[in-house]
Amino acid sequence: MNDQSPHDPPTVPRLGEMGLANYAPYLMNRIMGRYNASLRDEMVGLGLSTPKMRALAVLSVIEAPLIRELAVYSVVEQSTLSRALDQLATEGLIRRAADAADSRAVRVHITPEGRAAFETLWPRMADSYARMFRGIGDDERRAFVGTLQKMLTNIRKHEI
Amino acid sequence: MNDQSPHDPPTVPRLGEMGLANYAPYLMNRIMGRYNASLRDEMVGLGLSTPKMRALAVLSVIEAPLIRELAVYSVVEQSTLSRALDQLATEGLIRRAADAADSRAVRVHITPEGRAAFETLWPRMADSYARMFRGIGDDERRAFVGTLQKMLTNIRKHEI
DNA sequence: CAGGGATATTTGCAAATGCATCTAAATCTG
DNA sequence: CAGATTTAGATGCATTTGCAAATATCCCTG
Repeated sequence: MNDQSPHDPPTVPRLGEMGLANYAPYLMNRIMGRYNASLRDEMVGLGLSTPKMRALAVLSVIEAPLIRELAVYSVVEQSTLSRALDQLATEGLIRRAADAADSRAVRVHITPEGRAAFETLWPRMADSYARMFRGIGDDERRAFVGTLQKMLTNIRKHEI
Repeated sequence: MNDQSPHDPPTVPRLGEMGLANYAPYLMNRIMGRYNASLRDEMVGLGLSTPKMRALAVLSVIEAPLIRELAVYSVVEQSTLSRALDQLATEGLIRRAADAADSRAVRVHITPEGRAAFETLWPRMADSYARMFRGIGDDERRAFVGTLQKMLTNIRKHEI
């Protein structure tokens, strides 16, 4: 079944040869699809959509980003994020503030209420995380994360 | 800053302590967000949405699955998939056929035209894949995929 | 420093999505 | 084996999404 003579340039392997179960993007989509769906199901009870949850999570870690930065970190379209921020602001979980240096730009601040909301949702995220890595040792996890970091560098468009 | 006395049970680590860049689900969402977006941009020219592209990819590898199985493999909601299959059928890329044993069930067959369509889009997927793993050796990639397989087993809901 | 892009964000609107529901068929239960 | 329950898939409908356009501001160039 090998139709390649010894000195041909390497051809693109076929998906069928590799098999779905060895194709990393497929596995990653499967895993994140389930991870995100199960998290989303838990969040509806708290009145949080995926964009809102992600924005809060990022804001718990990154101080007063611009909206376009927050969109990159949150992996949410900027227009979708803009509307999610409307809701979060109405609920008092974040606050928009004009940037000092650039009056077009808006920085997003998490409020104490927002931080408290994240504290209640974080354990659920941590549970999903723990479940995901069940039976996977520290060394293996560290190596895995190291590879992910390389991949993000390879694939990302923005410098952030 | 360590407020934990020596004999407390371990608490859940905080996202801020770990940092986004070490939090695997974050990295995986970032990576797949970009991977899927760039693939989607390439596919619009071919008249393929993400659900249609994924269904075709899975069908190139898995023979005549049930629609609900295809939904799991494709990581697409079943109702969304149902409509994507309508389009693919209209375009002659797939064919729905009643299951022999269960007349509620529908099996999805890829047509020769569908296979040809996948052959034209596969090189783009392969390019994205290659780019993603640029600078990552075979051993590291194999270890990475091995970890992904464990994670999928940990997190999946269905046996498939 | 005026004019022409470029950039940050919001918003209008059409398309896509997904939940809930519907129909049909299979399976279970007393 | 009749009726109740579950399962497969399609579809109505309200919500969400994301592209494109609008607005406001900034920056570069001559």
